Amino acid sequence: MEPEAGAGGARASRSTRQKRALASVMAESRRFRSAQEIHEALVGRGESIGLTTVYNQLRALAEAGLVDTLRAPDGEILYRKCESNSHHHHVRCRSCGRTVEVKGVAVERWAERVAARAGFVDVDHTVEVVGTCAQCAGRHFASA
Amino acid sequence: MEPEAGAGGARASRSTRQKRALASVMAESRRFRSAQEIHEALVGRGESIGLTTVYNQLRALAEAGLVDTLRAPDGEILYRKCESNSHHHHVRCRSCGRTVEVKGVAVERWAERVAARAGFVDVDHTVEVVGTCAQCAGRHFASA
DNA sequence: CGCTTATTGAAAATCATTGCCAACAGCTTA
DNA sequence: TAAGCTGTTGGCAATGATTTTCAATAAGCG
Repeated sequence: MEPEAGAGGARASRSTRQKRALASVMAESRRFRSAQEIHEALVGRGESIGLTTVYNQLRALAEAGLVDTLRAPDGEILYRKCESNSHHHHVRCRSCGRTVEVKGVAVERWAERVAARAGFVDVDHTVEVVGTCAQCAGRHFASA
Repeated sequence: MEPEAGAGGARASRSTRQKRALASVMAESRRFRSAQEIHEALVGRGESIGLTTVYNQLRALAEAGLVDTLRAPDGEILYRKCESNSHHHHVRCRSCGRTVEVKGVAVERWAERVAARAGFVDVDHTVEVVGTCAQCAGRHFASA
């Protein structure tokens, strides 16, 4: 259920210790992490927070568009704080997981164009670019 | 483990009733289906085949690049027979699930470019375009 | 302060997918 | 055609992320 503004007025969202802690931990890292990892980070920092709460909040934040989500190859959902409000995509290192945000005006237009050509409207898209970052590539050469 | 061509020679892949049935069912539809749906189709057609086998084979086919895979929003893996060997992407209708294959030379280049700019090598990418197809859009207007 | 209700979170439930492994069946060779 | 080797099958248990349940807790309001 979505909190809807009924006759009685919009229900307020409450500020809790857990929400604040989560927001804080999310702000600390630029990398995509699983709910479990985020929970561990919270606990390791001394916070007392349930895994369920982390899941609930992350989902809520994702629905609100405040965090980006991503599917790991094994299906896990990865979360990361969204820094820019504008539409963007990610380039992720398959080795170390580091991600870089990139603008993609070109893809936006491409997606719009091919979809329109196929008769689709109200188009949305998902783009994921994975590669090996410079550092990892170098490390790889050294050991190979 | 991958079947590797060792000193004893490459191990042959055997043609079984199940593999043939699966291939046949996969060839029947152009739409992405879950392993469970595919299994149901097989059973409903009178074939006797285990769900585990369907999973195994689909995974093998996917790894061999003979079927395209896709993640449903809820994490399920969807499979579809790959028709063209060349790299391509999909435009999918969020309402009826119909998919259209599109070439994407423009995106390929874009992905390569932005990744390279960020210092990444050995770049790969995933693109998903979703929209509402002409038919569904029309139906929507009619009922709204 | 007291009340309403959003939020929390432990535990159980869900469910797609994988692991296990003994029985089975292609294919090859005798 | 028969025997053997080994790829394949498939029922069932295991895995593990995510969701649901729901009673206890606590934020924010008057």
